[in-house]
Amino acid sequence: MARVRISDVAAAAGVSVTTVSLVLNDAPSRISQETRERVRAAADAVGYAPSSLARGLRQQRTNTVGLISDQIATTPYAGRMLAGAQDVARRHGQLVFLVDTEGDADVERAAIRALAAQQVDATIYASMWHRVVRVPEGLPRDAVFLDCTPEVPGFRSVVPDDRAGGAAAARELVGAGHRRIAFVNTADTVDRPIAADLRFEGYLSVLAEAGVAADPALYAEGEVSARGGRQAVSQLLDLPDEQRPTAIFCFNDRMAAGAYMAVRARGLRIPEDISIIGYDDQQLIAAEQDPPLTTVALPHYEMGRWAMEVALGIRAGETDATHQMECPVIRRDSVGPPPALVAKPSRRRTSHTERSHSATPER
Amino acid sequence: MARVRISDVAAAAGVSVTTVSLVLNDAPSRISQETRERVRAAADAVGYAPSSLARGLRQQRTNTVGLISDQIATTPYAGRMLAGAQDVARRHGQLVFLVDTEGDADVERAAIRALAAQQVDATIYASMWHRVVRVPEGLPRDAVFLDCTPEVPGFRSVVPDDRAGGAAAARELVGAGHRRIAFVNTADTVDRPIAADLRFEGYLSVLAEAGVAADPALYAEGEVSARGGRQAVSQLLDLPDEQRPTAIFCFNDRMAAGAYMAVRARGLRIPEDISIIGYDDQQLIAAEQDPPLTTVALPHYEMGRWAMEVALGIRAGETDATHQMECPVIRRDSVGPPPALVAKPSRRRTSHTERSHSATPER
DNA sequence: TCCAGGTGTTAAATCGATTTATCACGGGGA
DNA sequence: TCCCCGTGATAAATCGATTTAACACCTGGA
Repeated sequence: MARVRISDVAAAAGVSVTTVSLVLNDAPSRISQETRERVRAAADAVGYAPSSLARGLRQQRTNTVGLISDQIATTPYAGRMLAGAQDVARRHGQLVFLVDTEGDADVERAAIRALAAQQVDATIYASMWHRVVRVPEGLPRDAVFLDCTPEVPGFRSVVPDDRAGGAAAARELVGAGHRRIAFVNTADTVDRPIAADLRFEGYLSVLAEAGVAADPALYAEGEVSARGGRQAVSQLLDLPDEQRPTAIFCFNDRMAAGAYMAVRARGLRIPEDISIIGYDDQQLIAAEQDPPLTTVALPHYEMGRWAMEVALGIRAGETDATHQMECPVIRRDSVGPPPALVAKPSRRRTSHTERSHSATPER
Repeated sequence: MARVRISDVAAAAGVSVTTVSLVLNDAPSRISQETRERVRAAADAVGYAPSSLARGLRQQRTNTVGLISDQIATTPYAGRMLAGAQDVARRHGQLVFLVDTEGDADVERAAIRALAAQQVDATIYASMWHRVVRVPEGLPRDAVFLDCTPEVPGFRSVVPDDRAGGAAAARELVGAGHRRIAFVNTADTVDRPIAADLRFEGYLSVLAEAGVAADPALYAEGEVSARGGRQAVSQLLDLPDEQRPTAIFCFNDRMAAGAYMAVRARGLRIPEDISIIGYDDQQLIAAEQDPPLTTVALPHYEMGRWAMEVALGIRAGETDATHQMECPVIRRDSVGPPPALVAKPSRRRTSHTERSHSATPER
């Protein structure tokens, strides 16, 4: 069965194609009510669906968005970003072209050309982790950067507020009464994530604000993995008792999982002996630890939404600035008061088992 | 700057648009070599890129593929599927429309209509986990099902061979010398994954083939999560010594992570006292366990490739059958010989630390 | 009777390519 | 000289919509 064209509808309704077009698009015109109904009836009698191609060609507007990303598909993080962007697009009748460049510059160039050839109405350039990216040549000036900051200014972008997130995590620990709070950072030096420094800065600012001196001995680095976290935390636990941290803020959940291992290996308990907080809120890690890991969530879904809304011109206000998005603390069971404050009445802590196991962020 | 049209190239080269079109598309014609070069030079002098819209309209061929999925973006699994599909598409000059329906039937219908309006050349319908799906009305007959089996026959589809995968896992344990091998399954009853039964069948077949009687006591179920796995495995470990399993095959890696917890809680060691094998090869779980988890990989990337290749008509042979794809065992360090076989020479096993930590599937 | 003005509808141009059918020209054979 | 044929290039139709400008008809007032 061949495609149903607008002329078929016109024939069925006994009118011209102009009339059909005007009616179906609710264009301002003087078509009588009776004719309108006849056209509409004919249209769905023959099962008419206008060709987006033809319409796009004529209108120079395609209702499609291009989403270019370095590895969005291969990382567990960024699916949520995609989902957020997708969601907004769908609600506004847009279809999205997804291109995964796998970080290859040639592929990237080709993708940009292909999307231009398709005359996408908007372009989003996404990274799977927060970093500074070179602006690929040929990228439209109105492209929106998602989870990355363009090297040159003048573009709109949305990134997580990792500094505030780092502060929030530290505040969580300070608030629980901790004073000796270690920071376990990534040792990555090439292509180092901005987040590494930002989270650390946030942590430092909260320590300062709480009047706690930052102890260089309470800083450790490791490779971003459970093993790296384990090694780094092992070092920290080797410190003499009075210097040993009572809480550890890990760069991310993978390293936090390693922290669990190191802590367990010493026969210490979480959070009774040591509190741990992670970052990223990776469901498969954080929620599945024993006890479930308190962590800071990256607002991937929200960033995806934001980027698409800006790209489609729905958020009129935000023009060209970089938007920073809040990273909420997800409270689970790995943070408690430091042992000193609890040890006194020997066995009197309220049970920790009944805390929230859900991953719902607080607002 | 307005779009560069083919007529601009024609003007620049001093020829007709027909000539330009024929030259740039390498169409069989009698254009002289000299003219060809002139046209090509003019084309990239003015920076011409043909409009995919116009070309698509004329040719009734768009070089785009629609990929509809229930939640592909929100699950960590399926990113690899997307990557595989994407990869093939890119290599063949196709652009892919990604639509995430979030399982909503209305959204699905709308997506199918929108993709039809865009005149996509091919359609892939993907699920994030292996199951039987209802065929949405309006889906083109030549659509390819990815990681799911359509309720009605006549469609092409690709799924993991979970039966063979289950067998491979069991064989891994039998091969290591185990005889008391437990199976920890999902307790899911609503919308139960086909994989649950298939993996179990595979396991049973290997037991039979090895002459080992299946012991109903060695079957347990739980919710699909670390907690569920932990509870189920705890039960198994409660069995009297001579009946207790020496190896446990878990429905997936999340449950296997729970198994680790249960085993550790008893003060037992992996794999010295108990071997564990998982399924899915979720990097964030399997590779990060201590010791790293031996598991069976779902060939998501390969399935994605296959689906796209079939959709684009690159794989001519495979016409309408369901294709089952091999699930390779990923050997890490959680499987060893049963304690009885090892205990004798007290301390003589070769170190397990130097085994492959890489996730490369063997071929 | 003629024209102005309003109402309902449509013919034709357009978007930017591809593709079919045709044209112009020159050389060689009868 | 005339015709045929091969070579090189192009005019025009087409894909399926939207949109502009115009047409036909009717009513009422001068």
